[in-house]
Formats: sequence, structure tokens, C-alpha cells
Amino acid sequence: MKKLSRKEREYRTRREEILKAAESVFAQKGFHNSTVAEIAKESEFAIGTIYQFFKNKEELYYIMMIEKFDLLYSTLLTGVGKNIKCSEKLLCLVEIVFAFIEGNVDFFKVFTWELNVLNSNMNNRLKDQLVAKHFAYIKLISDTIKEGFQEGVLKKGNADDLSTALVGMMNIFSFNWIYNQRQDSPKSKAPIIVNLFLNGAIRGN
Amino acid sequence: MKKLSRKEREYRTRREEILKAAESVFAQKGFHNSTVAEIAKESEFAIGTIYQFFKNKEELYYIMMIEKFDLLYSTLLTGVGKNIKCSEKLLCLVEIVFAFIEGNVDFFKVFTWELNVLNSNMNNRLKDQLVAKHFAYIKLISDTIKEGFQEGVLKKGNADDLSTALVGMMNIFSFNWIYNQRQDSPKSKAPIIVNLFLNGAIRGN
Amino acid sequence: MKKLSRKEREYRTRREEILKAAESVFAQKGFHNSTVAEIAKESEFAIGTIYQFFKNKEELYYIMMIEKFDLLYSTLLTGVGKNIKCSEKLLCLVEIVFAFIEGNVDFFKVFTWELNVLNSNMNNRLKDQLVAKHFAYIKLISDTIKEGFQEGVLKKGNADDLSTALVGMMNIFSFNWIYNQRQDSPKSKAPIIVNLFLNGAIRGN
Amino acid sequence: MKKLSRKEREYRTRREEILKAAESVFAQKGFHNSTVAEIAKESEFAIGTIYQFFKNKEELYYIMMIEKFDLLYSTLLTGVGKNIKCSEKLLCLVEIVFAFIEGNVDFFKVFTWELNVLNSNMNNRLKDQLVAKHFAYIKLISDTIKEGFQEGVLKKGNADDLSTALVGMMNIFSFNWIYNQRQDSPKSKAPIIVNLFLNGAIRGN
DNA sequence: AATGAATGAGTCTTCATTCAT
DNA sequence: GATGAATGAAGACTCATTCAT
Repeated sequence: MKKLSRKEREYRTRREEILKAAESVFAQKGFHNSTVAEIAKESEFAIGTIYQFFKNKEELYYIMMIEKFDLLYSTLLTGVGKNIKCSEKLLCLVEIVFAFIEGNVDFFKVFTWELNVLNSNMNNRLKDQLVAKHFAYIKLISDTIKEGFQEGVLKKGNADDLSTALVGMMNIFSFNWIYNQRQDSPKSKAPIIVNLFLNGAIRGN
Repeated sequence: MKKLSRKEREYRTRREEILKAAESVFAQKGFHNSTVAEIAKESEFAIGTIYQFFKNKEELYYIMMIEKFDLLYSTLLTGVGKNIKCSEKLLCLVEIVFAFIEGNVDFFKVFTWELNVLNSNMNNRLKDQLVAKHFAYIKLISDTIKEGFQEGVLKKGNADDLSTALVGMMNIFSFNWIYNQRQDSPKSKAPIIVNLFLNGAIRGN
Repeated sequence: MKKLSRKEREYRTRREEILKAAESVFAQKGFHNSTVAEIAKESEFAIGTIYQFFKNKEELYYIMMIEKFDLLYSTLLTGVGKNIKCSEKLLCLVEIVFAFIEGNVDFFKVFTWELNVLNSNMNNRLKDQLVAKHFAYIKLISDTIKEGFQEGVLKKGNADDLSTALVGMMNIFSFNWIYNQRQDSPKSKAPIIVNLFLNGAIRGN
Repeated sequence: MKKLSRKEREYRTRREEILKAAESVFAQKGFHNSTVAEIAKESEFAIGTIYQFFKNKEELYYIMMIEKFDLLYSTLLTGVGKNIKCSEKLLCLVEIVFAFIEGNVDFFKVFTWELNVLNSNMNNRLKDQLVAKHFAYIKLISDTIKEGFQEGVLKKGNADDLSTALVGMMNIFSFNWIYNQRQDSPKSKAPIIVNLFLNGAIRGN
């Protein structure tokens, strides 16, 4: 661990401050609606100073993301390593991720899709309509799960949590397929997902 | 079902064509990097014509989304209704969603986060770095699952699918908490998720 | 006076209706903020129909103005001719012009300067400020006139009317000079104006 | 009088330059036919720079007007104050206004009505026709005044000047009535105007 | 090294005019 | 002759980036 000069230490501190400001601004407005001027103001540096630390807005965005991911990753690595049994490791892993998210809401908000970021004052009605459609879709699933409770085939539990979990799985497989050429088609994954959802991953079920 | 005049039919057709073009353009570039001029060109109409059908770019975006959601929803409703058993319904549901996504890649791409939409020619290296971080994170999870195979506690299967599914569940609970005030904190959901992942939803496990 | 065919008569009627609508719309919003679509709607004709009667928006504007001027002129000609003495003629003339204006407010509004026509919701404060400056200017003049009352040199009367009249004379000489090359400079007209204002046009004063 | 920093002084200078350019461009083309790009070019600044000094085109317009008015007003105030007798004050006042107008032709042109501002290459014939109508109207008045010369009731003088003055008075009373609810109807002002025109404001006439 | 004023390319949106029906 | 949907040129305004101080 090299000892840093005062210059170097100050440089790092400023850089961190800018990254923090960027995270906050990007989280509130998304990439496209955030201006470099805002980030400058939030960080209490001049616009030009931002450009001394980062080549451009896009680089600032990427580096902020990468560093956050790094932090999450190293936290996970240490945390998970403290457990021995697989099931304990998994629980620990999920807990660390969630704790990280609760402690870095701004960062996670940056992942938001563009929709959430439209200025839409005028189109609030349309936005509400879209949200309503989404809820109807979720409700269809949770209603099906409630039927499973009635039918006696599913353990009684929170139907919303279960439907949320199922949707989460569907979404991620869809994304992966869309943005990764090599992935199998989602359709082929359907039985796997439903099977996992119903029987779980543990041997013996 | 009222019979539509030729005028009305033509109007609808044109509107559909614009919506299709918008879907395609928005999917490729995201909302902010798409220009109305591009949508006009793609749809083979003049710029001004777009504005005869939609008040502005934002409205075009929302309406495109809403109509797609409507279509998915009604397809689901009919499809799921044909089954009786809960587990069959769920499989059917997942299959319909996946079939819809495979048939509407453009639409689904629109949901993408802004990151995927940056012009980044310059910053491709950074983007790759970020993707690498993400894969390392996923790998940590799938490695843990592979340990579960070794340990004999988990049914042998595709570790990538399982880790993907787990991440999908974590993500969606995080999103819901971030964008919904009333939701319980993710941390409290950790045991539920891990339990579902391990034991499944079926009664008796 | 040729007798007109029905066709011809209908043509004239439609034309009048369009001109009337144009007058009303132009008066409310000025030339630049009026759209042909609005004039079409006001006149209850289609946009295309407007263009059957007038080559373009500008021509519609000019012809509307010209026809109104014609009407005023012929009204004046008949009215003034009924008097014999010059002073009666002048009074009659002023009265006819004023009656015409009161009966054709819309038309006269069209003469407005662009200032009155700005959309300025945002800039209302600035507009008010400008109006205030103008009033200060007028007040300076009427105060000077009031001093004349005190001094005993001016017949007691309405200082506002007198200052308004003076400003009206100054304005018109300025305009004429600005838009007519050949006119004498306003400066040379100053004594004439002040003399007329003080002594009037009648012989003997 | 605070001493200004170099920065502040430079800022003011640039601002003045933009205002001067705006005055010139607006004077030539009117508000609506002037583009911000033209003003930028005329002032030798970039478009964006204009927006650093003024929120938008409209604000630029208003502020330019207000500052000119301020200048005229303060010039008047000092100038008129140097005289004691009312009639001298009035003459001085008129002379200052006229001198100001001669020195600020651009500014005064800005007051122009929209008519003068139409692009009318195509419609020059119509514009000429309209101007002709206007002259006919003026001529009617000046002819009446000439009759007054013949009749011996009016002091011999320049009939054009007299008719111009009369029209100026009529116009301003009409404007004030149209744009000020509370004002008396023009018709009621007719005798006042004619009386002023004939007898002047001086006591004893 | 830090600053922030200046830059101008880029984009949404409007609206006069045309022309196929 | 009447219609009004389609057109696309034009213009206000924004904001990432530069560079002189």
C-alpha cells in the first residue's frame, strides 16, 4: 500500500465528490435529463473542473457505475466467504445485496428505464394509464397464484411476493436473451422457471 | 362491432404504421436518442404527419407502450383461461409472456435502461468493463450454487439459470421498493426469496 | 350596375364571410399569431377553400385592409360633402372616423404594433414595466400642461386630453419621417406642432 | 457610484452590444420576422451567448424597449427642467423627442405595425394599393383644410402638416380607447379635438 | 489546476401551402 | 368547387464541450 502524496490524496477526494454528486443527479433525473452543469453545482466544482477528472459526461456515468459495482462485489466476496453451507451463503448473499441497495438507493435508481425519467407533466395521465396496465398484468399473475392457494396445491403465503418473484425471473431471462445473442430462447426456459418456482432448487423436491 | 368508414380505416392503418416505426426506432436508440425525424423516415411519413396523429414525441412513446401492454394483457387473459390447474396456468402464462417477447423484441427493448442506449463509441472499453463487473457478480452467485451441487444440497442443474433466476428476483424486489414508498424493505424479503428459491412454492416442500 | 348570377352572388358572399373571419382573427392575435386554420374555422370553411379565394395569408390580410379602408373613405366622402363650412366639415370628418372606429374595433386593432401581440405570459412583468415607462412619459407631458394651467397661459381643460393630442401629433410626424424618405425632418416640424397646439389653426390667433 | 470590476464592465458591454444588434434587427424586420440567429450574427456572438444574457427572444425585445424608453425619459426630464415658461417647456419637449427619434430611428421603427413587416415581395402591388388608400384618406382631409384657406377661416399654412396633425390626434385617441377599457369613447372626444385643432390651447382664443 | 463564459450543432414543434379525393 | 390530410422548411432553445484567463 503506497503512501499517497497530499496532492494525490486531494485529487482522489475531489474525484470522489464528483462521483457522489453525479450519482445523486443521475439517480434523480436519469442520464439524459441530467446536465453537467447540475453535477458541477451539486459537487460545488466548476464545469471545467469536471472535465479535468472525466473525459466527458458518458465517462463520468460509466465510471460511477463501475466503482459502485466494484464496491458491491468486494463486499459480497468477503461477506459470503464467512459462511460454509450453500443455503447460508445464498441467504447471506441476498442480504448483502439488499443491504447494499438500501444504502445506495441513488445508485440503483440509475438503472431505471428511460420511461421513469420523462418530464411528463403534460402526459401524466398517459403515464398513469401505463402504470395501471402494468398492475393489471401483475394482478393476473397473483390471482392465478391465489387460485393455487384455494386449490391447495401451493403453500399459503403472500401472493404478491410470489407473483413479483415470478415476474422478476421472467424479466431477467427475457433481458438476457434480448441483449445476448448466444442465450437460449426464453421459450425454452419456461419449464425451468416454472419448475424452480414450484419445486425450488433443493434436492428431494 | 361498428363497421368503420374507409377514412377511419385508413386513419387507423397510418396510425399503426407510425406506432410500429416508433417502436422500432425507440428500441434501437431509446427515447432520448431517437428523433422524430427518424421515426418519420422509418414510417415513410413527413415529420408534420407524425404530429397529426400524436401531440408530441412523449405521447407517441407512451401510447406505443400502452397499446403493446394491452395486447400482451388480452393475449394472456385468453390463454391462461384455457387451463384449469394452477401449475398449468402458470406454465401457460410464462410461455405466453415469453412468446410475446420473442415476437416483440423491439417493444421489449424499449424497457432498457439508459445505459444500453449511450452512443458510446468512445467509451466502449468502459462499457465492456461494466459488463465484466456484472458478469463477475453473476459468477459469484453461480459459483455458490455450484458449491451447492457439490455439497449435494441442490438438485443438479444449470447453475447459470439458477443464478439468473435468483438475481431476477432480487432485482425486482429492489425496484419495487425503490419506486414504491409503501413496500417493505428488501432486507425483510431476503428469507422469503431464499426460501422460495430453495423450496419452491408447492405445498409439502 | 350589372346583375350578378347566383354563382357570382354566392361567391361574393363566401368571400365576405372569409374576410370577416380574417378581420376578427387578425384583430385578436395579430398577423403572425393568427393561423389560416383559425380563420378557416372561424369562417366555417375548409383551409383549402380559403386558398381558392385568396392566394395566401398575406393577400387575405391586405385585401381585408384595403376593403375596409375603401368603406371608410366612401363613408367619409358622402358625409363630409353634406357640410359647407370648413369647421363643420372637419368636425363631421372626425366624427365619422370615430364612429367608424367604434363600429369596426376589430379592424382597427389590426393596426396594432407587434408588442401587443406577444404571447407573453412569462414576460407579463416586463410588459407591465414597459407600459409603466410609457405612462411616465405621458405624465411628464401632462404635468407640463398642468403647469400651464397654473401659470394661466393655457385654457383650463383636461390635461390628459391635451397631452394625448400632443403625443399623437408627435408620433405621426415621426412615423411619416421614418417611413417616407422625402419628408422633412421632425425637428423642423417642432415649432409648427407647438404653434398649432398653442394657437390652433384658426386665423386671428 | 460603485466602481465595477473588469468582469462586470465586460458583461455590460457585451449586453449592450447584443441590445444594439437586437434593436437594429427588430427595426428592420419586426419581432416575428427577426430570428435569434440573425441577432447573434449581427452582434457577432453565438446563438447560445444571447441566451446567457436574455432568457428568450421576447425578453430581449422587452428589455431593449424598456432601456430605450428609460433613456428618452431621463433625457426629457433634464432637458425640460431647464425651461421655466410652459410654452418653452413644450417646445423643448417636442424638440427632445424629435431629436431622440432622429438619433434612434431603429428603435422607433420597432413600434411599427405588423403591416410594414410583411415579407411582401409578391404582394407589393397590394401594399401599394393600401398605401394609396391611406393617402386618399389624408388627401380628403388636407383638401378640406385647403378649403378652409380659401374660405379665409384658417391661417394659411401647410395643409399637409395640418391634416397630418389632425390624423395623429384622431389615431391616438382611437388607440387609447381600443386598448383602455376605462377611456371615454372617441366620439365624445371629437369636439375637443376639433376645438384644439382650430383654437389651440392658449387662453384667450 | 480551476474556472465558467462562449460556442453552435442538434432537435422538437409549428404552420403556410399543396393536391388527391 | 370544396375539402383537409400531408408536407417539410424554418426557427427557438438546450447543453456538452472548449479554452482563454
